[in-house]
Amino acid sequence: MRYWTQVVVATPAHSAIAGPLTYRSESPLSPGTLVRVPLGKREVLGVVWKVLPDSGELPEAQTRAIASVLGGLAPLSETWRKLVTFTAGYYQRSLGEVALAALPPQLRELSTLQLARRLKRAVMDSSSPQDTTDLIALSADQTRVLAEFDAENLARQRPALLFGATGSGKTEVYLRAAAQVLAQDPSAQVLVMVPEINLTPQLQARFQDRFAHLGKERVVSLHSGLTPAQRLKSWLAAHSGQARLVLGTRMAVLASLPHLRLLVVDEEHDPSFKQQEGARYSARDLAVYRAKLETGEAQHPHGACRVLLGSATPSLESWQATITGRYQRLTMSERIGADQADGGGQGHLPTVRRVDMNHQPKHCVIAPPLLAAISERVARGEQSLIFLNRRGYAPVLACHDCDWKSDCPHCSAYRVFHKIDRTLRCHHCGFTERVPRACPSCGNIDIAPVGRGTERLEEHLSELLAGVLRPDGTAVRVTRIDADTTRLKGALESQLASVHAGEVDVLVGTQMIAKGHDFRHITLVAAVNPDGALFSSDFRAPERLFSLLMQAAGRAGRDARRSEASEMWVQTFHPAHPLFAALKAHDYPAFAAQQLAERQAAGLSPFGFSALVRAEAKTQEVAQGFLNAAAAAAQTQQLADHARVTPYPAVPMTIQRVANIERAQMLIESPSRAALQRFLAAWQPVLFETRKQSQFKSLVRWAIDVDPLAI
DNA sequence: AGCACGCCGACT
DNA sequence: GTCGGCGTGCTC
Repeated sequence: MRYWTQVVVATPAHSAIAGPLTYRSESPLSPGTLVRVPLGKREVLGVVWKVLPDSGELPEAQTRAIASVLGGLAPLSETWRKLVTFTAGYYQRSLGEVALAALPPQLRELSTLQLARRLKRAVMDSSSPQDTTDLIALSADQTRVLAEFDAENLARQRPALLFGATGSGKTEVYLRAAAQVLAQDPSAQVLVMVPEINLTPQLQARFQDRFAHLGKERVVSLHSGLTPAQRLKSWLAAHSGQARLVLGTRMAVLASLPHLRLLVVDEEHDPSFKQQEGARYSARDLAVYRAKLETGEAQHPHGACRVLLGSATPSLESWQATITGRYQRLTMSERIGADQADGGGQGHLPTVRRVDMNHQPKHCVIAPPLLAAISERVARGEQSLIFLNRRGYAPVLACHDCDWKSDCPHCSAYRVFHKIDRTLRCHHCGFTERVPRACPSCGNIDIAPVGRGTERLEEHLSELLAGVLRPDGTAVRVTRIDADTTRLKGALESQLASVHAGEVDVLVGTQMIAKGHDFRHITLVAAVNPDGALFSSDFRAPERLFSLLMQAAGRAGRDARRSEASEMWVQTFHPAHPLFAALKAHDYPAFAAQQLAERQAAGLSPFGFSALVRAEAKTQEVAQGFLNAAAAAAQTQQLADHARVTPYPAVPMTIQRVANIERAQMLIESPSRAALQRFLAAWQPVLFETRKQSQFKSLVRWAIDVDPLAI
């Protein structure tokens, strides 16, 4: 008997191969089996999708035989294949691209023999059955929230959103929920996703520590920071069911987890859960979908697969879902003192102070009252954290005589002045040059930095605080943490360690220090210039700013003994803005209500749905022309649901040229997610056809971004 | 994406 | 006369 076997292989969305390819096999292979197949002149990894008996319809010459089967590996489950199918369909990518991207890269290179050797090496560990972890007592909030989560388990099994302030103990809730699932069912697996694993080594240690009794091979991590060999090892552990708990970044949502029973998405609002290249999926949204899929598909003896999202400032999409009742809302309002183990009392949220910059000296960077507050902290031996979301010394260098500015020759952006190595660096294409001695345009020596980045702020603060002494009479120490100071491996860790050790009084940095780091001795946090996001054309900018400021505020006063005196300072020209009012009251629900009202009125997410089509070409005309022509063709051809979607004219992207490539985008809106989906699916072939037209020859690439984060 | 084939400039 | 530039085109 001969079988026609449909196999998916890694082919990008814009290649002519969209669906599975048909190969011959002598035996019927189960769907989900990993195989190596000839493709052109090479041999590639593929996944068996479907097997048909010999129908005689396909000419022998058109099919080739499957080269080998990766034995020893269980086929990927039907649930996994359904998840991949959904992801490919929803985000408008090919099946093969999504399926193969979900597998560890090393699996593609390994021969069948090498894999067999690798599998043999993975020895089973012995797990001690006894859980001997000493558990600290839960707060009343934590106990109640876990009970609510459990009660839901018996009833409707909706996704749950854990809404709790920084320091309210969300992590402990995740740990307990995971522990319960793992204890109930000896084969159950739990997936915990975090935005960036590098920023959360503490979390990793905490999970590994708590579940140490399961055996050390049972808790694995899965993220891009791993070496290819480590990643393969973790993936195999997850796929075989040996790993009981997987801690990972967004990529982990597509891992093979045959006994998945609980998905946790920590900091679910974080933009990094949205993949920004290739298949642009939202790992948070897929987590919710996957939980539903796993519940429906598997025959779990212990019930459903649950999903638990958590955040102090949830995404407005998730928050709205708790208002309509689609998600269960679990609220924790009290803040636990960071020293809860010592029986410490409840921590306090910092007092928020708005500095009205309209009433401060002209052009001052740090308002006098803020400077005084920082000085006081230094004198008391306390630490301050100063935020500025712009690295480098100055965002632009300009000539006073002519109108020369430090443009990047390859991008439509300014090159940023980095004083430390006297370079002008483009943050978009990386083009770097030495700072010119004189204006390249008119020869004037008087070229000066305009505006301020973290580097300049650090310098400025050192000058302003020069006379201030620490309690032991030594001079103040100002330091900076941003992408530039942490470029080297381990630099971030060592810099953080020096902050923890109290070797720093004033820490200047970008948003990278707002996330997750548990600074104990910081009693003042200041945002120097957050106004930019208030009137941004990006409708999600206020949401991101609020979240960032709340997170920053959470850095202050984690130590209960000092928390009462801790403060969050915000310098703004718009002190009455509702965003800052909500921040002052630590009132996320009020902020969300105001934002949701605006979005509902404008038909924006979560009340409307959108997709962006981006095009890149040598010229702006070709990029825009391609998009407009494809949209016009959709109209002419009366595509599915074209009447229920609104395509806007193509426009240049905010940074319209990067590395000498012109970029344009087209926004597609619809009040219906399903209508938008059907339209995009029907439109994809039209985009293909349009690209073939000779006037669009110079088009470099195009891609669809469904549910884009920024517009 | 790879990896071909395929036609035009500077080297042994 | 060949080596090689990267422009189109296909992969079951």
